[in-house]
Amino acid sequence: MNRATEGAEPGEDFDLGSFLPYLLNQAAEATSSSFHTIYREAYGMTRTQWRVLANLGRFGAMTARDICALSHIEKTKVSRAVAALEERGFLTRTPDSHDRRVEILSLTDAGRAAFADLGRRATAYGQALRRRLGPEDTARLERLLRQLIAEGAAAG
Amino acid sequence: MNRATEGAEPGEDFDLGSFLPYLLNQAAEATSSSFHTIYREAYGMTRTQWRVLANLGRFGAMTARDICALSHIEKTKVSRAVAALEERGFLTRTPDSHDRRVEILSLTDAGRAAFADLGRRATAYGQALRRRLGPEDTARLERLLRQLIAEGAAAG
DNA sequence: GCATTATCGTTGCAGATGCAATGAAGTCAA
DNA sequence: TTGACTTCATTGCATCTGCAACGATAATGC
Repeated sequence: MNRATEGAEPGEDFDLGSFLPYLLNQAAEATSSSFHTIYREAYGMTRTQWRVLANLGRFGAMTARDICALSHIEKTKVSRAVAALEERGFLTRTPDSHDRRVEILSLTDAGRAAFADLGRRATAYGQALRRRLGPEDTARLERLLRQLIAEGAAAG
Repeated sequence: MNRATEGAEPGEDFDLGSFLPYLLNQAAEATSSSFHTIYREAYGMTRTQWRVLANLGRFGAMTARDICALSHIEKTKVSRAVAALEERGFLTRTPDSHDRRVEILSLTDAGRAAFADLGRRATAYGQALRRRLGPEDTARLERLLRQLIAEGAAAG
């Protein structure tokens, strides 16, 4: 199967190693995986559950729709993560008097404690990453990632 | 864990919006999702299948183990993607005369055609992303992502 | 040689995910 | 009011995934 047959095949100029979605996925996986074991072993949480908890812990009570908009997590993932977190006693639902379609999601004491614990560990983990990159590169990386996130949402 | 110290909630200093794994996941998702629909609708491929195909198309025939090392995809994902790609006629397996545990994976004509087609579209898609960031920022981003990928593999 | 250990790839199984379809509630206009 | 349409959230189902366990082969040490 030697494709060394010179004859410039179409697509041969596609440089996978510089394909941004591919690099971003690898970097996301590389930086997420070791922290993943932390919340999995300590609280049996999935990545989605941790992210939902983190949004509620960081930004306070809100609806599932708000979490979707804020985090860009798909609504069915959010729905199931919320159900799991509720069942484990990490959050409660409160009806919204103005819109009976939605419920306000708030962390319980246990949820806040879990967020406090994981937040501390996440801060330490994130600082270790930042130290490896250095402050300037960290700031650049954050800016570029936010740009991609914002434009990605806009450009679909 | 009783940190009922009035105002200051525990973990409040954890800044989710600056947590690099979170930003990387969002950026990866934002930049991958629209291209995902392309290979899904055109070839019914999953993301893993596309990535395995892309590695074989870009770097030539190799074993499943090589794909794992190159792409940091887990071996069971690779194994199943290879099985699916083989069943759909995109690749073939050839025994390795020196190591009977492994098989050399090579793209078929159909596999190369699919890679050529998707490679063209990926190139166009990647260039659109680069144009939005500009050449300098694109180069910076690539460098930083490669750094995270390499160190993530080293540091766990 | 022989036993032990490591590597490659696959599979079983439980759980997570994506997508389409659904139900429930809100909005708007005639 | 009615009806058409939109939005929020959940669920059914098929598929994908992660992890541990396994069989087969290779490498290592005695």
